[in-house]
Amino acid sequence: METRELRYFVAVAEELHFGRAARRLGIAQPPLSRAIGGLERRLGTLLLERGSRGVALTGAGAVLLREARAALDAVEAAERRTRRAALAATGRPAVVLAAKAGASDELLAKLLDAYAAEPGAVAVDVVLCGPGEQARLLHDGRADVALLHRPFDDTAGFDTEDLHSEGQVAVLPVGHPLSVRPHVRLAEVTDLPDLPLPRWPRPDGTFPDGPGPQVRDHTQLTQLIALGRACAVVPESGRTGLREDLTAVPVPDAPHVTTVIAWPPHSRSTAVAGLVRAATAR
Amino acid sequence: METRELRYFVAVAEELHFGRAARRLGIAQPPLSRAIGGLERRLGTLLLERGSRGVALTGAGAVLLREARAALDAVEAAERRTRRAALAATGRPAVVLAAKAGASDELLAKLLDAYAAEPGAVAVDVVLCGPGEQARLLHDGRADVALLHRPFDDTAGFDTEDLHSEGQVAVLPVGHPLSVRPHVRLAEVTDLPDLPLPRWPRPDGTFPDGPGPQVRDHTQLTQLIALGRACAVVPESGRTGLREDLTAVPVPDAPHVTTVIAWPPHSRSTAVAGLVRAATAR
DNA sequence: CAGGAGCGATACCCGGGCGGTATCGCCCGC
DNA sequence: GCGGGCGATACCGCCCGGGTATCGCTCCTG
Repeated sequence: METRELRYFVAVAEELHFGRAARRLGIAQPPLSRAIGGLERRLGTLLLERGSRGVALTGAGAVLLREARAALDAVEAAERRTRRAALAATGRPAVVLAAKAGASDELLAKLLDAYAAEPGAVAVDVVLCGPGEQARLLHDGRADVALLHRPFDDTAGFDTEDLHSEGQVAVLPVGHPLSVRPHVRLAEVTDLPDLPLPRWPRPDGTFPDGPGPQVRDHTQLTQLIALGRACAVVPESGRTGLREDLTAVPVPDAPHVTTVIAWPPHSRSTAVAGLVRAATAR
Repeated sequence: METRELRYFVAVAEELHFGRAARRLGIAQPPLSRAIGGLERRLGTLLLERGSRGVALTGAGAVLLREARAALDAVEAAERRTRRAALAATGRPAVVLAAKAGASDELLAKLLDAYAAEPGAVAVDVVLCGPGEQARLLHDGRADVALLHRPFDDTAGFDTEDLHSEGQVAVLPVGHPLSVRPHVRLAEVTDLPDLPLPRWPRPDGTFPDGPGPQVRDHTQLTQLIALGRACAVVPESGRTGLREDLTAVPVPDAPHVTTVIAWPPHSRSTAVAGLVRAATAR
């Protein structure tokens, strides 16, 4: 199977429409139909159920969609990492670290300081990204290391090392009835009719249904809370640097959050190894 | 990058010789040279240092070799898993479980029994393989689940669940001076001049240097020990079913061995999930 | 030191396959 | 019943991947 075929299949499987997929790929529809047909013939199975109105995935098609995405990520990662290796040889070598924007700032700063103090440390390019984006960056080679947060982020498929564990707090607008309490139970904040929990985007960019407002980053979140339109439950470390018009109340029964450093298996470049060492040394 | 290019590059990087690589790929040498050249041009970097006698990998080339192998495994896995999904839809569905030959027999039997008793259990095809082979089978899609043994096997890149932990024993021929001791220290058996530790093959099939005899499987190992040509340190469970002319002596200071069940991340088919459940339920 | 062998690069040609346009066949909705 | 939407098919042209022949370079060798 060639990556071209995989790219074509993923496009059709995502669009569920040959015409749109072809447009997205920048080719005409007939070659696309033929490519998918050839793939199906060689695999000896139907991948797409052609109805008169659009198409649907078969069981085998669903499996191939999942596997093809992983394979294409791996190919992309190969290209990116090779390019970076070439760059590092003839210029300034660097590692790319992905971290969730607005989380673990303090830990991150300490980590960068500790690593920079190591002999032979290279430059660290920090990429701040939306929640849940780190895994993708690591998979497709745009990042070499990432800070993830269990149980929110999926650490499957990576090597990880635990760095820090902490409880969670509810962030509320100053003046809210609950904001004066010494602590609250999780159930009390998850279904406040006046302050619903916000909805974060899924990996594909769409939002789950629900009453809460849609948020994409930390600024939007704090702003919405300040406006009295939402509340949130976040790790303790999120209270540092909180706006004046917000308060944080501990939620003892919320699950603990563990910050971990993660890297792709078998890619212990000396730089990544150094970062991991610096992170765990403390 | 197309998988064809990756396959070509891996062939040359492994052979370090364009002619041989071309023969192995079943093509002529000139198209291979051109393909690699094109790859280098598009990546904007040299991947291979052409000396007058053969070639050598550059830094970027070494990175691409590692990444390309992973990517090709992923593509192969995509194809195999799709084929199996298609087969499962129209015939007898099955999961493939990889296990080291001659290890964890008892645990494996119990696991299979426990799973078979579950409602909706499908057939389990057990693939017994050489040590260290399981990870490869899992990576390239020939297996869906595997039993691995930490710290011997590399579990990086998989989801795992611990099943069992045990100490190790030294296996010696009956009559050996150490065989009557209640226990021995690891250092005592690792450098016996008369009974060297055997050498296991590396993933690429070659053997490390050393005094011990080369072994490829469990039968060869026991036979060599019985012949008085080697000794071995193996998990306790290896003493069950030992030949009469061999004895096992506990080695308390040897690292504990943990048997884990592993599966590729994000591939929790119901069958794999059932197996994991059956394995961890006890 | 000249000759030859080994190895990768280059030159050139051929054919298959990929992509394009035109059109068909089918099903659904009005 | 008819038109429109959608995927499949037919057919064509061109590019690119693969083949053969040959070159250029570097060692080794007698």
